[in-house]
Amino acid sequence: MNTLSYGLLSLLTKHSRTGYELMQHIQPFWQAKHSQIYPLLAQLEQNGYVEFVHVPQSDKPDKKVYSITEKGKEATSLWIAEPTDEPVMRDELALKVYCISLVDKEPALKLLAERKEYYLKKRNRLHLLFDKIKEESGKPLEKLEIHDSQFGPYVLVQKAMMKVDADLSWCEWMKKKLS
Amino acid sequence: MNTLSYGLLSLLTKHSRTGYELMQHIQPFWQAKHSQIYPLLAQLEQNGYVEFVHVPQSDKPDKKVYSITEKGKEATSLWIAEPTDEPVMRDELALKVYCISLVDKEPALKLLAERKEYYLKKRNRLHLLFDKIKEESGKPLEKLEIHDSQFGPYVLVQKAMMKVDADLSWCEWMKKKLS
DNA sequence: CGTAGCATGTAAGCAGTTACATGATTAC
DNA sequence: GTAATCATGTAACTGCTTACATGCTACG
Repeated sequence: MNTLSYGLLSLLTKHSRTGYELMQHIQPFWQAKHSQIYPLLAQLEQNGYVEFVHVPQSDKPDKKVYSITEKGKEATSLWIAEPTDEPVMRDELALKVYCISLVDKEPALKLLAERKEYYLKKRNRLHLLFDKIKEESGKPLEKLEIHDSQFGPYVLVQKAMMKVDADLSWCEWMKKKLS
Repeated sequence: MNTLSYGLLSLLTKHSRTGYELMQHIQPFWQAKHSQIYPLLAQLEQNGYVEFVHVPQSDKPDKKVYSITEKGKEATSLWIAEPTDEPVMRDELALKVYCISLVDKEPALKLLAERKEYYLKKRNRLHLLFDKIKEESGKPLEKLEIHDSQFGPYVLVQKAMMKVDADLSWCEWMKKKLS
């Protein structure tokens, strides 16, 4: 059981999903390709943490809808209390910025503008997630409390939002520094 | 040539360092173990991007001091202008937070307190980096400009600092939410 | 007397990416 | 027509972590 496996179980505690949906929903918080997720799901199923039903579709390809089992829920609760790995951050831009004095202002500004656009897109996606959570919970976000099912998703998106805002502020700060 | 290899070259544009020092200095921005760095350095040396001198020491183990070559500097400049990989973020805490409604307030607060301590330590280390940069440049940080050697390190530490401050703010926000 | 820091390296294994493989539908 | 979305899977490869290996000095 690696971290991503627990991450998949974590998503499945809210409701059943296909491997494809899991891949999409874990993206903002843990980048994983389908080629990593499908084998892990098969493994989770073999160990009794999840189960699936085969759903044939006519217009789209057939799908497997996975649900978490009791055993899976127990394992997930235990995992939360276990020591947490430190976050891992790998940002090529950071490595480039270290030796930015090698280039002139124009290429440096280009680098920044590209990254700013990436953060703005990410920010938009997070806003959509806020909207979805509001819909699903039927409450204003501020009213959500720990045992509400949507509390976790809400505070997680808030975490991502605060971080992306910090990143955008840095981009603005840098732009001023460079001009 | 992978991203970490360019990262090592990036550090070597400032001054010569040993593999051990490279490992320590790249830590805050790209987590890499010595077992990954040493083979990459050997490879960079074989391809003429870096060279080293063997420095015998009596009290400590002998060391290899690596310097970047002209070829290495050229490659590094070209790399900056190439498309930049999107940042990768893997935070187990984020996955746990998603299903935090499974547990009670106490374990949730414990999780948060542990992470807050981690961020505070990181923040202290970044402050030390600011001090080092100030010393090395001999200027107030705000006076640094793009072609100053210490401009890159300065704005990079600023980036990390703004991010860690956002993370700490989230921890505080969460603590209020949970009490 | 044990632990941390300095300093380098290799080997085995796990995690993650890229590429291969298929195939229908919808939107531009 | 060509790209994107839905949907699953495997194979080969690269990247990264953990463990093995050595050995001296300084600190508590």
